[in-house]
Amino acid sequence: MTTTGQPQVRAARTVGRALRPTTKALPEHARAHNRSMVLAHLFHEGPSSRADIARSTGLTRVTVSGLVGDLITEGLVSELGVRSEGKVGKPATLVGMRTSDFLVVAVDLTDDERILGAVMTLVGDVVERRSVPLEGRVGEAALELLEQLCRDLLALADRPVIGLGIASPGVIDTDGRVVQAPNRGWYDLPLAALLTERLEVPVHVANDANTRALGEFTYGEAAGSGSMVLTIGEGVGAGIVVDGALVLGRHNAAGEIGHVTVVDAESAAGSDEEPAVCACGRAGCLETVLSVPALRRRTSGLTPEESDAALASVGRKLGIALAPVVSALDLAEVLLAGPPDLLDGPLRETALSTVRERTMPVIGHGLALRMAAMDEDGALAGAAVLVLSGQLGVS
Amino acid sequence: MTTTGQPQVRAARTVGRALRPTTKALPEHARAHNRSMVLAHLFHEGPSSRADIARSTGLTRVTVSGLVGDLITEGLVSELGVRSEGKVGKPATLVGMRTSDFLVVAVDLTDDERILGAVMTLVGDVVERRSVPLEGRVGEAALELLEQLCRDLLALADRPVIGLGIASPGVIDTDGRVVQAPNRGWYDLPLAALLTERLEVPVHVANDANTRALGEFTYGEAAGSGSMVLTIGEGVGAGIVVDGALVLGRHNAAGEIGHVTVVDAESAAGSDEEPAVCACGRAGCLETVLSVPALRRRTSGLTPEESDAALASVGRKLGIALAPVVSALDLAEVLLAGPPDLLDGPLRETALSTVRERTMPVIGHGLALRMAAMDEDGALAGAAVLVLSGQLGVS
DNA sequence: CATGTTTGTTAGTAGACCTTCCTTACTAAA
DNA sequence: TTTAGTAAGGAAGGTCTACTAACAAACATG
Repeated sequence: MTTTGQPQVRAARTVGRALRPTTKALPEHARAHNRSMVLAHLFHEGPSSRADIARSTGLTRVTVSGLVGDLITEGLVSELGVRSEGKVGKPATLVGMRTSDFLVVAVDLTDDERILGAVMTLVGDVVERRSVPLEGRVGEAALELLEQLCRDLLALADRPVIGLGIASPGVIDTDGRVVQAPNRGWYDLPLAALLTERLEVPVHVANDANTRALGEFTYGEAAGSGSMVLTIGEGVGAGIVVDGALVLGRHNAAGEIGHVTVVDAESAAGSDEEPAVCACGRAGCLETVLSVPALRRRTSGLTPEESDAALASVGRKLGIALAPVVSALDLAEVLLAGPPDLLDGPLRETALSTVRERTMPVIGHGLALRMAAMDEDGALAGAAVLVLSGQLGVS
Repeated sequence: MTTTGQPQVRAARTVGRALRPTTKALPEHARAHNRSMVLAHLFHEGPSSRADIARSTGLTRVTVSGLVGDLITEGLVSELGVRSEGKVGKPATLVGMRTSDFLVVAVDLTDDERILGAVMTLVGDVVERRSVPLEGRVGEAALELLEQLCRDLLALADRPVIGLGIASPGVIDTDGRVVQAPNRGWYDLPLAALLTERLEVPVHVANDANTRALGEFTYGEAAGSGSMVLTIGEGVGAGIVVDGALVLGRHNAAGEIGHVTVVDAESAAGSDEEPAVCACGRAGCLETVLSVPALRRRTSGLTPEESDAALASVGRKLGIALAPVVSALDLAEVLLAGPPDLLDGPLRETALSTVRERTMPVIGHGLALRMAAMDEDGALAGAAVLVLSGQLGVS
């Protein structure tokens, strides 16, 4: 590159630094990244030879051997003997992640009635399961109950526990601090740091809807290019993944779609439905029609036909709210997590057709709107993934 | 870490690999990253000492000296003498990016009537400006016109040109291939690769709305935590940045919010407005009420009061469509780019109040909805940023 | 004038990956 | 049985990267 003239230098007109990388990169970061790639390969593909891993990652066999050596030293990976399949050349020595020799403890705080907990293997199999009723406890009392459940679960583990993951409702920041969780009476509570210190185990905390999305992406079949997992329970929340990463938002409140107005006072005046008052203090929120209690209330005592019509009506409202989001993010799919008897019928079908008729063909026609693959343990599995991701870099 | 029992290894239940890192990391990548950090610091903060850069980046002075040395050898950076301000210690030698010794060529294809082009310095100052009328040309003819304009602009440059950036309407993939741009009659056209070869200059292409968003983030004041730049012209498009990165979406069609239905046939039946037919073939799209031609049509011949009411009505429709997006992504701000006489009044105010009344307070109240800081050259400036980002890693 | 501070450089060290070459172990064909 | 070919895994040596430690230069201050 050649240059001419005198150097003239000036700052850009303003200080916008939105997309500027802000953290330095060291060679050891590269090492950690590559280590995670090896571990992720073993996690997703199962036992493999070092040469397999080298081909898959693009690293050389030498480098992979070194990384695998480290992992074996740490005990996370072990050799499994020679591959039986007869091919030419020296037979491969399989190595695999010791997914059943370590455990993860996962806790789900989604439910207002009780705290769910489980001891799981690294592949998400539940080994032990416990739950305790909340009985209206909030704030400090709820925290104590949570801590005791965690202690009980840790005591149940007969193998080393690499970490503890918690799925909590509310706004959680990236450090696992609960900014606000009204239902549990928690405000500005450094939950992850607190429990990490008290339990002497690494603790990771994330929003329950985001956690469920994580579970769906790891164990389910959700597409990373653009997906939204809509969790429908006592409330309505969403976890969104675009371009391979969870969306967090400005105050880590992304996905809080339950309190968007979907029933208008004026347009509903003539029709059969009035906007219902919501727990958030406003009226006509998506949650007032789509939450499980609202759906049960709405359909109870109706004939199947009437019930289907009511569900379709809610599906239409959902579709109207989803259409702008699907368009703006060019989503590949929307997954519904919740009771299939309510969701997987007229509601889902009407929501899909509504989104399709309200968006461009290229967006809407490719869209999938289906039930989430994970059952009610989705949030628990996601909490386990939180630990895998945080402790091992696997996800 | 200790282990117990026999190794038992199994693959995860499925092959979900949404969030798995897929590319290896090498030490040289770290070097490139750090180099970009140094360059970005100089670009945004202006001339600085090596020690300043070290403090800002977290790297040591030694490392920064090495990186700056490389950049000086390449000619991108130069020493500017000692800092005049008298402080204790050895006076600092300032180094700065030679932003005026290199040029960027930027082209904006947003307009249906003509192609805009400019030769700019690295800080976005326009040195030369040219435009050519399209006169209805599409497909190959439009491409030839574009290529000729690029050649003319390159010939006008009296300093080395580091690259050429193009803002085009339509769906553009990350390699600068125009997947589809109906207005220009381009389908599956590898525009960046084609022009890079023909013009012998690095060419970068991106969607015009995304480009404008880039310009706004680099030269304007948009927040990287979550912002949307809504470009309102002959069409309506959006560029969205969440968590510091542009949202691309499944088919690189993110931001195509202009064709979301906002006028319903049934609810409008009683009112004064019928859903208008859109260029996309459907009816009631946002574009049919919010595009500049639609707004001009709607307000022409009205009294100021009537005009304000009409604009407020459009603002309300916009607000209804924005509310779910703002909620789902927890956006910090929405910027409007377009004619201020139409947008920066009742339309903007009503849109903002509508979003606020339809979203949670924590989301809506912190939201800013204001005019974009960049003028009509926004897309050009963004196209220049495309080059800075692509060639220098600066953005 | 002595002292302390800040800058930028030199020299040495540790880590990370690469390429090249070697041994081991197997299949396939003469 | 022998020979050739293929593939896995590891060892040696080289390059690149950034760090720490130590130092000289240049200035402000008491």
